[in-house]
Amino acid sequence: MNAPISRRETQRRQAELFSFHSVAAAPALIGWTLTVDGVGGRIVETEAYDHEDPASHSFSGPTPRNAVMFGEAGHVYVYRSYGIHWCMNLVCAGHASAVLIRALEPTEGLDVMIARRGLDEPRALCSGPGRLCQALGVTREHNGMRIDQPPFALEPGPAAEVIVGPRIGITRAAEVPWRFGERGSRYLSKPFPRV
DNA sequence: CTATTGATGTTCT
DNA sequence: GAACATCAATAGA
Repeated sequence: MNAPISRRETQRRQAELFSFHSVAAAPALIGWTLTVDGVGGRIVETEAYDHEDPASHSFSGPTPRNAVMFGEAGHVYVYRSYGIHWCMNLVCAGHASAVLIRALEPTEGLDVMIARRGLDEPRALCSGPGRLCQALGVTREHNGMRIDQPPFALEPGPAAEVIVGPRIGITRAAEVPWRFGERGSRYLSKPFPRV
C-alpha cells in the first residue's frame, strides 16, 4: 500500500513545509509522523502562532525564552507551561512564527509512552500538548534542536481532511481560527466546535 | 457530557 | 505580584 518514503523525499517535503508561514504549515502538518527516539505517532492537532499575534510568546519581541522562535525554521521551541508541563513547537518561515504540536495519534513505542504517562489508555497518551511531551520525553533539553536530526524524526503521511477552529487555552486573540485538526480523529485534545 | 479548581515554575509588569 | 499556548481530579446535570 504505502511505499516507504525515501530520505530524499522526506527532505524535499520538509524543505517545502518549513518555507511556509506557521498559518500554512500548521494545517499541512496534520497527518505527518513525529517521533523522538522512535517514540511518537501521527500529528492530528496543531495551532499556529506568529509575531503579529497577541497570543504568541514572540509578540513582544525576542527574550531568552523565545529566542528559538526568532531563529531558523525547522528547529524545535520547547517551553514550560503552567510550571508543570512542557510544550513543543516547530519554528516556521516568516517572522518568529511557530506551530504548537497539540495532539498525536500514538503509533510507535506505545509501551514506552504508557510507562512515562502511567496510563494504558491510548486515547489519553498524547491528546494534549503537555501530555504528548511527557509521552515522548520532550523537555527543556530539546529546545533549539533541529527537527530533521536525531533524536527527532518527522515524516510526511497521506493527506488528511483538516478542520479549523479557534485556539485553546488563550485569553488574547482567542477568536482567531488558527487551530487545526484531523476531522473525526479520536485523539484530539478537545472536540472542534460545530462539526 | 460540562464546569470548576488546585498544583506548579518561569516570565513579565 | 500577576499571568500563564495545561492537566487531573472532582462534582454535578
